[in-house]
Amino acid sequence: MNIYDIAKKAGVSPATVSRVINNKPNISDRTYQKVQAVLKENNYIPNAIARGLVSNSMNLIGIIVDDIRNLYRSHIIYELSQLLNQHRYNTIIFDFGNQDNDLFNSLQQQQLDALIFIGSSFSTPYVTDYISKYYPATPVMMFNGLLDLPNAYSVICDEAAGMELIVEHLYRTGKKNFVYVNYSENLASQRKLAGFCKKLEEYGLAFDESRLITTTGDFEGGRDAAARLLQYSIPCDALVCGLDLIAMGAMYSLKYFGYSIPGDIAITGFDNIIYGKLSDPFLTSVDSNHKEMARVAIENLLGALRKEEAEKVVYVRPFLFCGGTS
Amino acid sequence: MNIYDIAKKAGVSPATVSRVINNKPNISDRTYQKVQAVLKENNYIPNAIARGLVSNSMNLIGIIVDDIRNLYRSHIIYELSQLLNQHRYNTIIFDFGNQDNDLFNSLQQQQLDALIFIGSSFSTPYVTDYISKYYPATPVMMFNGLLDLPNAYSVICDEAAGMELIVEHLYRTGKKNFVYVNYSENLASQRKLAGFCKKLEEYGLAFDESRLITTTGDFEGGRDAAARLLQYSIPCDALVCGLDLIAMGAMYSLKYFGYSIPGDIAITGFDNIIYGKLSDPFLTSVDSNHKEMARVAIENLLGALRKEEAEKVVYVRPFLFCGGTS
DNA sequence: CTGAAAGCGCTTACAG
DNA sequence: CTGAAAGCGCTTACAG
Repeated sequence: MNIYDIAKKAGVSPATVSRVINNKPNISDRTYQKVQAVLKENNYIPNAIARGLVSNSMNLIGIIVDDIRNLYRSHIIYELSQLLNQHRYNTIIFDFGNQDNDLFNSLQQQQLDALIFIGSSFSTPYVTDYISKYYPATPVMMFNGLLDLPNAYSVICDEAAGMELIVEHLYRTGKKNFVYVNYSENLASQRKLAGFCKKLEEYGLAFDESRLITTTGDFEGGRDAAARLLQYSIPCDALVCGLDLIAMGAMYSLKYFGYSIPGDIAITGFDNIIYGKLSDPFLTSVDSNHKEMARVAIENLLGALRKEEAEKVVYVRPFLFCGGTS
Repeated sequence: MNIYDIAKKAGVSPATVSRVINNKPNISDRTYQKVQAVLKENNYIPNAIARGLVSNSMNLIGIIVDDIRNLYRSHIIYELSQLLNQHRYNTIIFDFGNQDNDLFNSLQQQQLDALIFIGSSFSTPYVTDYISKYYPATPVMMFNGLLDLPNAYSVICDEAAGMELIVEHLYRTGKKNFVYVNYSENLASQRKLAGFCKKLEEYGLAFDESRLITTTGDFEGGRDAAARLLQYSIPCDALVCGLDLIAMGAMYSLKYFGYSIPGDIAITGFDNIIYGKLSDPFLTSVDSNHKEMARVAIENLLGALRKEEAEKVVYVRPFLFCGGTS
């Protein structure tokens, strides 16, 4: 059932049917009613591909992500999708978690109006080359990443500022012996550590390698960090963790060994996601303000799609979520 | 830059360019090389919409879900997407979490080869009507749901069997006083409760309303359940929870009040997701075997797409994950 | 207010 | 082995 069939049944031309479907002006009421009736009667839905061919757009935006199962990332995707939906865009998710699927081959199967990359893992020369070669005119939004290309835009969480908020807060509550738990060497964690160090220096507090614990970015990593903290008897009254999950693991172990939180040791996380709510009191954390980040990202991306000038790189300030673990 | 431009530059017809792009046989090596060179030189990518119009498919499958931020659901989506990718399908996610976006309007913007609904919340007369009206010939897979339509297929976790495994396991460890924590009235939770009751009866164990606690399906709900358990002094040595998150909350509170787990009270969850790993020992739970469910779902959906006979409703047996809380 | 015709960018029989 | 032509299902100037 296509537009010609409808036209025939209604006794009009396909052009007229098209006008009715798209609510174009200058249709006689009589014709309009007649066509509408035939449309309903046949449960007609216009072929989206044919429409897309004319407008050269499927109203589709690709979101490229490393692993959608990560809670923080699924929250970001949710926000981005909802905002795009409000502007009549659909989103197609390319999950690059599994290395053996060819992301770029997959991309080429669709005609995408714009691309959104989530996470700094896509800020690579390979991606830069690929985009400049095959998508030189497609607006690209790097969410928490950078890409040095005329068609690329960024919205980035200012993690350093977030860590400064944490240190400031802990310092004001009288904490002096800071230990930092790191989990990766990616850009985000580097920014976090940098903010942490900067603020410590500002307060004239000591920090060296002996106060830096590096582990995995999960609950186990937190337990591991706590174990090493105790094993090496590192003096510590404030344990600053790079991720909520790490903080939860560390807290779990420290409580087990009889430490009072935050009395003996204050603990903080980063991201302020649900993991930090699986305790009483809640975990003190930095909220990256991902809703605001998503809002800015979509606003700028839509601007770029309308060929307007948009800010190339925006840093969004996170805020402190003050739980009871500090 | 379209296929005509390439054809002109290569001095051949568009048909020949098309043959090269699609690796069709019967091309002279000379022509092939010449066209390939022009293709590379211009970083040509065929227009996916135009291709789609010919084949009447964008190789796109729509996944409709209530809220992608839910950890269990994001895991399911991950599995489904990866499997579909292997078969050259892309997936577009329609998140119906926000009621004020019009799901079905959104659907019609794309030409979808198949639809996958995740969760029993889509097993409604409204969806049935809509599908039978507008997508009578599109294969529809209900993941953990049912839809009585000739083009609809189901893969469902046999939650009742899962709960039976739990009860059997607890009974064998000597537990006698079972309390059940429910969280919803949806089909899945009904099946869970039914399995629980059935097995209890089989063992001749008592169960009545006084041993059923209904609360919310989150960590707070678990804490609430524990509080009520203590407040009403319900005799209990086995607390069976409908979800992992509930179990974690209950465990948190019971530990706080000095109960030994599983010595005094055994605790079990359902879904076997990461929440249950945020403790030591891990939470005993039922693994719905979502990987296997996804495998079967995609296998049957692909079968339906190839117009083969496929099983209409498949129940997948979950298995017990035996942690240390039981 | 309405219709005939061209065009969107491909692919695919068909003919040679 | 290659090309001319038709067709996929719409929309959109253009003409009337």
